[in-house]
Amino acid sequence: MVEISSDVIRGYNDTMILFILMEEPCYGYEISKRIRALSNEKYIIKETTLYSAFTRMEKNGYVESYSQNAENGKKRTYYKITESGKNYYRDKCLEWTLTKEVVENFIRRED
Amino acid sequence: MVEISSDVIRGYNDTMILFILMEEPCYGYEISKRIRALSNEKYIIKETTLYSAFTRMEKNGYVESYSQNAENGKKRTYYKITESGKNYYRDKCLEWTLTKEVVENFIRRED
DNA sequence: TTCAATACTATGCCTGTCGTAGTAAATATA
DNA sequence: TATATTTACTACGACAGGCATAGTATTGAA
Repeated sequence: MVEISSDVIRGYNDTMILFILMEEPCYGYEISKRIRALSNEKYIIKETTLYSAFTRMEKNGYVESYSQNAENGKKRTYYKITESGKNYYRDKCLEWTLTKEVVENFIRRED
Repeated sequence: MVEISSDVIRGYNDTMILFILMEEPCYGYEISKRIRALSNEKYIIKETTLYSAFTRMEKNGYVESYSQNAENGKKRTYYKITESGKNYYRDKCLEWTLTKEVVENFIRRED
């Protein structure tokens, strides 16, 4: 079974999270489920990776957090993307395109 | 200017090096020039990254090294890919395909 | 009532990348 | 002929993201 290595995905976890936050504010657990779904169950982000990404991105000004009680009464921390975060996300998308172009020159497909 | 971040390429430096070694044994300086050329000058691997990759890959059994004097009399360390290295390279190619599929679900192109 | 799901926080290790620095021979340039 | 550049590395240590492990606490299902 081929698995996604963390070295490859490193640096794109933030992008995945921001992609979801581009739609609407969201909280950790829900984001993790959406990433799993959007990747067709192929990628499951680790909890610690996710929450440390929040901390980092809030420090960098890419997201802002606020507490909100859910219907069930549980407390959740929601994250909202900032303008700076949106720019960062767009840059990462451009970077991805370039990276893909570069890496593909070194990949040999066996047919 | 969009640049390739080391976090993205992390874990694919080995693959790029092995791609070149799939053709024929080669040495550090030449490999670095070939990576630069094959990426259309878009990616320049750092010297320390390159040489530490050799050490790691030799330890993992993906490459073997031997000394050889060049025409100019300079001593060079050549690296040769092993069978295990070839398998590793093939696995990384499959992994790349999967990773690409996953990441692309989170990339929004602006047209 | 016990287990699974929800929703996190804390701590510290691991590993690849990279900055900085240094060595040394060969070749090009002035 | 002196100097700069290219070639061809080695050594060392810092950094940062990912992750394993562990723990807390509430809600809802079996």
